[in-house]
Amino acid sequence: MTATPSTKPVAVLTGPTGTGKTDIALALAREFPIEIISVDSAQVYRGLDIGSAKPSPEIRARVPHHLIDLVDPAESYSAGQFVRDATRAIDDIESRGRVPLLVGGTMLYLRALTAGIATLPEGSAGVRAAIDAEAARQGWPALHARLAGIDPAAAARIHPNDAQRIQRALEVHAVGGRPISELQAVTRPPLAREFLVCALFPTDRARLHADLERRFAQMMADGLLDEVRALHARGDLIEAHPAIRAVGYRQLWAHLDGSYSLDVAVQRAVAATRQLAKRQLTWLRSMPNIRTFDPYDAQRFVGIRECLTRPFYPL
RNA sequence: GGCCGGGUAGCUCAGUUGGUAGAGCAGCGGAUUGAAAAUCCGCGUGUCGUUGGUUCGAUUCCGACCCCGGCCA
Repeated sequence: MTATPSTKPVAVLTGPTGTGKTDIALALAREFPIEIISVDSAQVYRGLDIGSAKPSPEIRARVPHHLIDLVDPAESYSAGQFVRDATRAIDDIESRGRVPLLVGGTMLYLRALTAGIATLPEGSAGVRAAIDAEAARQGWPALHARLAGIDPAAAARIHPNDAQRIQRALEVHAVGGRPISELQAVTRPPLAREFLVCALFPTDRARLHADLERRFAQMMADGLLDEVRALHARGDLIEAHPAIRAVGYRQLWAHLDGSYSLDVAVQRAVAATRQLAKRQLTWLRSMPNIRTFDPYDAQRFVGIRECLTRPFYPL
Protein backbone atom coordinates (compact mmCIF):
# COMPACT_ATOMS: atom_id res chain seq x y z
CA MET A 1 0.00 0.00 0.00
CA THR A 2 1.19 3.48 -0.75
CA ALA A 3 2.03 5.64 2.25
CA THR A 4 0.36 8.70 0.75
CA PRO A 5 -2.78 8.15 -1.29
CA SER A 6 -2.74 9.86 -4.65
CA THR A 7 -4.77 13.01 -5.00
CA LYS A 8 -4.75 12.76 -8.77
CA PRO A 9 -7.96 11.73 -10.50
CA VAL A 10 -8.25 8.22 -11.87
CA ALA A 11 -8.48 8.12 -15.67
CA VAL A 12 -11.42 6.36 -17.31
CA LEU A 13 -12.07 5.72 -21.00
CA THR A 14 -15.53 4.39 -21.73
CA GLY A 15 -18.19 4.29 -24.46
CA PRO A 16 -20.42 1.80 -26.23
CA THR A 17 -19.12 -1.40 -27.76
CA GLY A 18 -17.20 -1.13 -31.00
CA THR A 19 -16.22 2.53 -30.86
CA GLY A 20 -12.47 2.05 -30.60
CA LYS A 21 -11.78 2.37 -26.87
CA THR A 22 -9.08 -0.28 -26.96
CA ASP A 23 -7.18 1.24 -29.88
CA ILE A 24 -7.09 4.62 -28.21
CA ALA A 25 -5.99 3.13 -24.89
CA LEU A 26 -3.16 1.26 -26.59
CA ALA A 27 -2.07 4.40 -28.42
CA LEU A 28 -1.99 6.27 -25.11
CA ALA A 29 0.10 3.46 -23.66
CA ARG A 30 2.85 4.26 -26.17
CA GLU A 31 3.30 7.65 -24.56
CA PHE A 32 2.48 7.14 -20.90
CA PRO A 33 3.36 4.49 -18.26
CA ILE A 34 -0.17 3.10 -18.36
CA GLU A 35 -1.62 -0.17 -17.16
CA ILE A 36 -5.11 -0.95 -18.34
CA ILE A 37 -7.90 -2.06 -16.02
CA SER A 38 -10.66 -3.71 -18.03
CA VAL A 39 -14.20 -2.61 -17.10
CA ASP A 40 -15.87 -5.44 -18.95
CA SER A 41 -18.26 -8.08 -17.65
CA ALA A 42 -17.47 -10.50 -20.51
CA GLN A 43 -13.68 -10.25 -20.62
CA VAL A 44 -13.48 -11.50 -17.03
CA TYR A 45 -14.42 -14.96 -18.31
CA ARG A 46 -11.72 -17.32 -19.54
CA GLY A 47 -12.43 -18.69 -22.98
CA LEU A 48 -14.55 -15.76 -24.10
CA ASP A 49 -11.87 -14.25 -26.29
CA ILE A 50 -12.99 -13.43 -29.82
CA GLY A 51 -16.56 -12.50 -28.96
CA SER A 52 -15.58 -10.24 -26.07
CA ALA A 53 -12.91 -8.52 -28.18
CA LYS A 54 -10.35 -9.47 -25.56
CA PRO A 55 -6.89 -8.03 -26.21
CA SER A 56 -4.51 -10.64 -27.58
CA PRO A 57 -1.64 -12.15 -25.57
CA GLU A 58 0.79 -10.12 -27.70
CA ILE A 59 -0.92 -6.87 -26.76
CA ARG A 60 -1.13 -7.90 -23.14
CA ALA A 61 2.59 -8.67 -23.16
CA ARG A 62 3.27 -5.13 -24.36
CA VAL A 63 0.73 -3.29 -22.16
CA PRO A 64 -0.24 -4.82 -18.80
CA HIS A 65 -3.98 -5.54 -18.51
CA HIS A 66 -5.93 -6.26 -15.34
CA LEU A 67 -9.29 -7.91 -14.59
CA ILE A 68 -9.23 -10.16 -17.65
CA ASP A 69 -9.57 -13.97 -17.48
CA LEU A 70 -10.48 -13.87 -13.81
CA VAL A 71 -13.07 -16.63 -13.64
CA ASP A 72 -14.28 -19.77 -15.36
CA PRO A 73 -17.46 -19.43 -17.49
CA ALA A 74 -19.27 -21.76 -15.08
CA GLU A 75 -18.87 -19.15 -12.34
CA SER A 76 -20.49 -15.75 -11.91
CA TYR A 77 -18.62 -12.51 -11.57
CA SER A 78 -20.31 -9.46 -10.08
CA ALA A 79 -20.28 -5.71 -9.70
CA GLY A 80 -19.24 -6.10 -6.08
CA GLN A 81 -16.27 -8.25 -7.00
CA PHE A 82 -15.35 -5.75 -9.67
CA VAL A 83 -15.23 -2.92 -7.16
CA ARG A 84 -12.93 -4.91 -4.88
CA ASP A 85 -10.70 -6.08 -7.74
CA ALA A 86 -10.52 -2.68 -9.43
CA THR A 87 -9.76 -0.90 -6.17
CA ARG A 88 -6.93 -3.30 -5.49
CA ALA A 89 -5.61 -2.98 -9.05
CA ILE A 90 -5.58 0.82 -8.91
CA ASP A 91 -3.67 0.70 -5.66
CA ASP A 92 -1.24 -1.90 -6.94
CA ILE A 93 -0.48 -0.03 -10.17
CA GLU A 94 0.07 3.29 -8.43
CA SER A 95 2.23 1.71 -5.75
CA ARG A 96 4.59 0.66 -8.53
CA GLY A 97 4.76 4.21 -9.85
CA ARG A 98 2.63 3.53 -12.88
CA VAL A 99 -0.70 4.95 -14.02
CA PRO A 100 -4.01 3.06 -14.11
CA LEU A 101 -6.39 3.61 -17.02
CA LEU A 102 -9.85 2.08 -16.68
CA VAL A 103 -11.13 1.03 -20.10
CA GLY A 104 -14.49 -0.55 -20.85
CA GLY A 105 -18.21 -0.26 -21.29
CA THR A 106 -19.84 -2.14 -18.42
CA MET A 107 -21.55 0.92 -17.02
CA LEU A 108 -22.88 -0.68 -13.83
CA TYR A 109 -19.33 -1.64 -12.86
CA LEU A 110 -18.17 1.87 -13.61
CA ARG A 111 -20.90 3.45 -11.54
CA ALA A 112 -20.37 1.02 -8.69
CA LEU A 113 -16.71 2.02 -8.59
CA THR A 114 -17.18 5.77 -8.93
CA ALA A 115 -20.44 6.33 -7.04
CA GLY A 116 -20.43 3.27 -4.80
CA ILE A 117 -22.47 0.15 -4.27
CA ALA A 118 -24.25 -0.90 -1.12
CA THR A 119 -22.89 -3.66 1.06
CA LEU A 120 -25.15 -6.58 0.23
CA PRO A 121 -24.91 -10.32 0.52
CA GLU A 122 -23.55 -12.01 -2.57
CA GLY A 123 -25.77 -13.95 -4.92
CA SER A 124 -26.54 -17.47 -3.80
CA ALA A 125 -27.27 -20.15 -6.39
CA GLY A 126 -29.19 -22.21 -3.83
CA VAL A 127 -31.46 -19.37 -2.74
CA ARG A 128 -32.06 -18.40 -6.35
CA ALA A 129 -33.03 -21.94 -7.26
CA ALA A 130 -35.52 -22.00 -4.39
CA ILE A 131 -37.04 -18.71 -5.54
CA ASP A 132 -37.21 -19.96 -9.11
CA ALA A 133 -39.09 -23.03 -7.91
CA GLU A 134 -41.51 -20.84 -6.01
CA ALA A 135 -42.00 -18.66 -9.09
CA ALA A 136 -42.71 -21.72 -11.20
CA ARG A 137 -45.51 -22.67 -8.82
CA GLN A 138 -47.03 -19.27 -8.07
CA GLY A 139 -45.80 -16.96 -10.81
CA TRP A 140 -43.68 -13.83 -10.47
CA PRO A 141 -46.60 -11.50 -9.70
CA ALA A 142 -47.18 -13.50 -6.51
CA LEU A 143 -43.53 -13.10 -5.56
CA HIS A 144 -43.75 -9.39 -6.26
CA ALA A 145 -46.73 -9.27 -3.90
CA ARG A 146 -44.73 -11.15 -1.27
CA LEU A 147 -41.90 -8.65 -1.69
CA ALA A 148 -44.39 -5.82 -1.16
CA GLY A 149 -45.13 -7.36 2.23
CA ILE A 150 -41.53 -7.46 3.43
CA ASP A 151 -40.11 -4.45 1.55
CA PRO A 152 -42.73 -2.03 0.20
CA ALA A 153 -40.11 0.47 -0.96
CA ALA A 154 -38.32 -2.11 -3.12
CA ALA A 155 -41.59 -3.47 -4.48
CA ALA A 156 -42.67 0.00 -5.49
CA ARG A 157 -39.46 0.51 -7.39
CA ILE A 158 -39.30 -2.91 -9.05
CA HIS A 159 -41.73 -3.67 -11.88
CA PRO A 160 -43.85 -6.82 -11.31
CA ASN A 161 -42.42 -8.26 -14.55
CA ASP A 162 -38.79 -7.74 -13.58
CA ALA A 163 -38.16 -11.27 -12.35
CA GLN A 164 -34.42 -10.76 -11.93
CA ARG A 165 -34.75 -7.81 -9.55
CA ILE A 166 -37.66 -9.36 -7.63
CA GLN A 167 -35.51 -12.43 -7.14
CA ARG A 168 -32.53 -10.39 -6.01
CA ALA A 169 -34.59 -8.44 -3.49
CA LEU A 170 -36.08 -11.61 -2.06
CA GLU A 171 -32.67 -13.26 -2.01
CA VAL A 172 -31.10 -10.42 -0.03
CA HIS A 173 -33.91 -10.58 2.50
CA ALA A 174 -33.73 -14.36 2.75
CA VAL A 175 -29.97 -14.35 3.32
CA GLY A 176 -29.55 -11.31 5.53
CA GLY A 177 -33.00 -10.85 7.03
CA ARG A 178 -33.09 -7.17 6.14
CA PRO A 179 -34.91 -5.46 3.25
CA ILE A 180 -32.75 -4.60 0.25
CA SER A 181 -34.08 -1.04 0.08
CA GLU A 182 -32.77 -0.41 3.60
CA LEU A 183 -29.32 -1.74 2.75
CA GLN A 184 -29.16 0.14 -0.53
CA ALA A 185 -29.99 3.41 1.21
CA VAL A 186 -26.46 3.54 2.56
CA THR A 187 -24.19 3.70 -0.45
CA ARG A 188 -20.88 5.51 -0.49
CA PRO A 189 -17.97 5.60 -2.92
CA PRO A 190 -15.43 2.88 -2.17
CA LEU A 191 -12.50 5.16 -3.02
CA ALA A 192 -11.82 8.70 -1.85
CA ARG A 193 -10.79 9.57 -5.37
CA GLU A 194 -11.99 11.72 -8.22
CA PHE A 195 -12.56 10.01 -11.57
CA LEU A 196 -11.91 11.73 -14.86
CA VAL A 197 -14.26 10.08 -17.34
CA CYS A 198 -13.79 10.44 -21.10
CA ALA A 199 -16.39 8.73 -23.26
CA LEU A 200 -16.65 7.85 -26.93
CA PHE A 201 -20.13 8.95 -27.92
CA PRO A 202 -21.05 8.25 -31.55
CA THR A 203 -23.23 10.89 -33.17
CA ASP A 204 -24.05 8.88 -36.29
CA ARG A 205 -26.20 5.89 -35.28
CA ALA A 206 -26.41 4.45 -38.81
CA ARG A 207 -22.66 4.43 -39.05
CA LEU A 208 -22.32 2.80 -35.65
CA HIS A 209 -24.75 0.07 -36.73
CA ALA A 210 -22.77 -0.55 -39.92
CA ASP A 211 -19.56 -0.77 -37.87
CA LEU A 212 -21.08 -3.21 -35.40
CA GLU A 213 -22.33 -5.48 -38.20
CA ARG A 214 -18.91 -5.46 -39.87
CA ARG A 215 -17.24 -6.13 -36.54
CA PHE A 216 -19.37 -9.17 -35.82
CA ALA A 217 -18.74 -10.53 -39.32
CA GLN A 218 -15.02 -10.19 -38.59
CA MET A 219 -15.42 -12.08 -35.29
CA MET A 220 -17.13 -14.89 -37.22
CA ALA A 221 -14.27 -14.88 -39.74
CA ASP A 222 -11.85 -15.05 -36.81
CA GLY A 223 -13.44 -18.27 -35.55
CA LEU A 224 -16.05 -17.20 -33.03
CA LEU A 225 -18.26 -20.18 -33.86
CA ASP A 226 -15.42 -22.59 -32.99
CA GLU A 227 -14.88 -20.75 -29.74
CA VAL A 228 -18.55 -21.14 -28.80
CA ARG A 229 -18.49 -24.76 -29.99
CA ALA A 230 -15.63 -25.47 -27.59
CA LEU A 231 -17.59 -23.99 -24.67
CA HIS A 232 -20.68 -25.93 -25.76
CA ALA A 233 -18.68 -29.15 -25.93
CA ARG A 234 -17.57 -28.87 -22.30
CA GLY A 235 -20.94 -30.18 -21.26
CA ASP A 236 -21.09 -28.43 -17.88
CA LEU A 237 -22.21 -25.03 -19.18
CA ILE A 238 -25.81 -24.00 -19.76
CA GLU A 239 -27.43 -20.94 -21.28
CA ALA A 240 -28.30 -19.66 -17.80
CA HIS A 241 -24.63 -18.99 -16.98
CA PRO A 242 -23.82 -15.28 -17.25
CA ALA A 243 -20.91 -16.00 -19.59
CA ILE A 244 -23.15 -17.84 -22.03
CA ARG A 245 -25.66 -14.98 -21.97
CA ALA A 246 -23.10 -12.58 -23.41
CA VAL A 247 -23.87 -11.03 -26.79
CA GLY A 248 -22.91 -13.35 -29.62
CA TYR A 249 -22.30 -16.33 -27.36
CA ARG A 250 -25.96 -16.63 -26.43
CA GLN A 251 -27.17 -16.61 -30.04
CA LEU A 252 -24.52 -18.99 -31.39
CA TRP A 253 -25.17 -21.27 -28.43
CA ALA A 254 -28.87 -21.39 -29.33
CA HIS A 255 -27.91 -22.22 -32.90
CA LEU A 256 -25.71 -25.10 -31.71
CA ASP A 257 -28.69 -26.31 -29.68
CA GLY A 258 -30.69 -26.35 -32.91
CA SER A 259 -32.96 -23.43 -32.11
CA TYR A 260 -32.31 -21.65 -35.40
CA SER A 261 -30.00 -21.47 -38.42
CA LEU A 262 -26.56 -19.89 -38.36
CA ASP A 263 -27.82 -17.03 -40.53
CA VAL A 264 -30.55 -16.24 -38.04
CA ALA A 265 -28.11 -16.55 -35.14
CA VAL A 266 -25.77 -14.02 -36.72
CA GLN A 267 -28.63 -11.68 -37.48
CA ARG A 268 -29.85 -11.87 -33.88
CA ALA A 269 -26.36 -11.47 -32.48
CA VAL A 270 -25.85 -8.27 -34.47
CA ALA A 271 -29.22 -6.96 -33.28
CA ALA A 272 -28.24 -7.78 -29.69
CA THR A 273 -25.01 -5.85 -30.20
CA ARG A 274 -26.93 -2.81 -31.42
CA GLN A 275 -29.23 -3.05 -28.39
CA LEU A 276 -26.27 -3.29 -26.05
CA ALA A 277 -24.73 -0.17 -27.59
CA LYS A 278 -28.04 1.65 -27.20
CA ARG A 279 -28.27 0.80 -23.50
CA GLN A 280 -24.70 1.94 -23.02
CA LEU A 281 -25.58 5.25 -24.64
CA THR A 282 -28.53 5.62 -22.26
CA TRP A 283 -26.12 5.17 -19.34
CA LEU A 284 -23.73 7.75 -20.77
CA ARG A 285 -26.48 10.33 -21.25
CA SER A 286 -27.38 9.97 -17.57
CA MET A 287 -23.81 10.26 -16.27
CA PRO A 288 -22.84 13.67 -14.88
CA ASN A 289 -19.41 15.21 -15.39
CA ILE A 290 -18.21 13.17 -18.30
CA ARG A 291 -16.46 14.48 -21.38
CA THR A 292 -17.59 13.02 -24.68
CA PHE A 293 -15.76 12.58 -27.96
CA ASP A 294 -17.19 11.49 -31.29
CA PRO A 295 -15.44 8.31 -32.46
CA TYR A 296 -15.95 9.51 -36.04
CA ASP A 297 -14.06 12.73 -35.39
CA ALA A 298 -10.48 12.58 -36.69
CA GLN A 299 -9.38 14.74 -33.76
CA ARG A 300 -10.76 12.40 -31.09
CA PHE A 301 -7.37 11.04 -30.03
CA VAL A 302 -5.88 14.47 -29.52
CA GLY A 303 -8.92 15.48 -27.51
CA ILE A 304 -8.91 12.43 -25.27
CA ARG A 305 -5.16 12.67 -24.77
CA GLU A 306 -5.54 16.27 -23.68
CA CYS A 307 -8.51 15.40 -21.47
CA LEU A 308 -6.58 12.73 -19.60
CA THR A 309 -3.30 14.61 -19.28
CA ARG A 310 -3.67 15.42 -15.61
CA PRO A 311 -3.84 11.81 -14.39
CA PHE A 312 -1.09 10.76 -16.77
CA TYR A 313 1.65 13.09 -15.60
CA PRO A 314 3.28 12.83 -12.18
CA LEU A 315 2.28 15.39 -9.60
C1' G B 1 -49.83 -19.19 -72.21
C1' G B 2 -53.80 -21.47 -68.54
C1' C B 3 -55.21 -22.38 -63.44
C1' C B 4 -54.39 -21.67 -58.13
C1' G B 5 -52.28 -18.98 -53.95
C1' G B 6 -50.12 -14.46 -52.33
C1' G B 7 -48.79 -8.84 -52.62
C1' U B 8 -50.85 -4.78 -45.67
C1' A B 9 -45.06 -1.31 -40.99
C1' G B 10 -37.86 -2.17 -42.11
C1' C B 11 -38.97 -8.07 -41.79
C1' U B 12 -42.64 -12.25 -40.93
C1' C B 13 -47.71 -12.06 -40.90
C1' A B 14 -52.98 -11.13 -38.83
C1' G B 15 -57.32 -8.28 -39.99
C1' U B 16 -61.31 -5.23 -41.87
C1' U B 17 -69.53 -9.17 -42.98
C1' G B 18 -67.35 -1.71 -46.86
C1' G B 19 -66.46 3.52 -42.20
C1' U B 20 -58.37 4.64 -44.06
C1' A B 21 -55.59 -1.17 -39.82
C1' G B 22 -52.48 -4.43 -35.43
C1' A B 23 -49.21 -8.44 -33.48
C1' G B 24 -44.22 -10.50 -33.03
C1' C B 25 -39.31 -9.25 -34.38
C1' A B 26 -36.22 -5.04 -35.81
C1' G B 27 -35.90 0.28 -34.53
C1' C B 28 -36.32 4.61 -31.00
C1' G B 29 -36.54 6.56 -25.80
C1' G B 30 -36.03 5.27 -20.58
C1' A B 31 -34.82 2.54 -15.98
C1' U B 32 -30.59 0.26 -13.97
C1' U B 33 -27.15 -1.03 -6.34
C1' G B 34 -23.05 -8.44 -6.38
C1' A B 35 -26.29 -12.17 -13.31
C1' A B 36 -25.52 -5.97 -16.07
C1' A B 37 -23.00 -8.09 -22.95
C1' A B 38 -28.18 -9.23 -17.66
C1' U B 39 -33.23 -7.80 -16.62
C1' C B 40 -37.36 -4.67 -17.22
C1' C B 41 -40.68 -0.42 -18.87
C1' G B 42 -42.72 2.89 -22.71
C1' C B 43 -43.38 4.32 -28.08
C1' G B 44 -46.53 1.96 -34.29
C1' U B 45 -42.95 4.38 -37.71
C1' G B 46 -48.40 2.44 -43.22
C1' U B 47 -49.91 5.91 -50.96
C1' C B 48 -53.09 -1.83 -47.29
C1' G B 49 -49.15 -3.73 -55.46
C1' U B 50 -51.18 -0.29 -59.65
C1' U B 51 -55.40 1.36 -62.11
C1' G B 52 -60.59 1.77 -63.43
C1' G B 53 -65.65 0.59 -61.71
C1' U B 54 -69.75 0.05 -57.98
C1' U B 55 -70.70 3.07 -53.46
C1' C B 56 -72.17 8.71 -49.44
C1' G B 57 -67.52 6.11 -48.47
C1' A B 58 -63.06 0.88 -51.19
C1' U B 59 -57.34 -1.50 -48.05
C1' U B 60 -61.96 -4.65 -48.04
C1' C B 61 -66.58 -5.98 -53.46
C1' C B 62 -65.96 -6.37 -59.18
C1' G B 63 -62.73 -5.84 -63.75
C1' A B 64 -58.00 -5.09 -65.94
C1' C B 65 -52.87 -4.82 -65.38
C1' C B 66 -47.99 -5.57 -62.74
C1' C B 67 -44.91 -8.56 -59.42
C1' C B 68 -43.72 -13.22 -56.50
C1' G B 69 -44.53 -18.56 -55.60
C1' G B 70 -46.71 -23.26 -57.07
C1' C B 71 -49.17 -26.60 -60.45
C1' C B 72 -50.49 -27.61 -65.64
C1' A B 73 -48.97 -26.81 -70.61
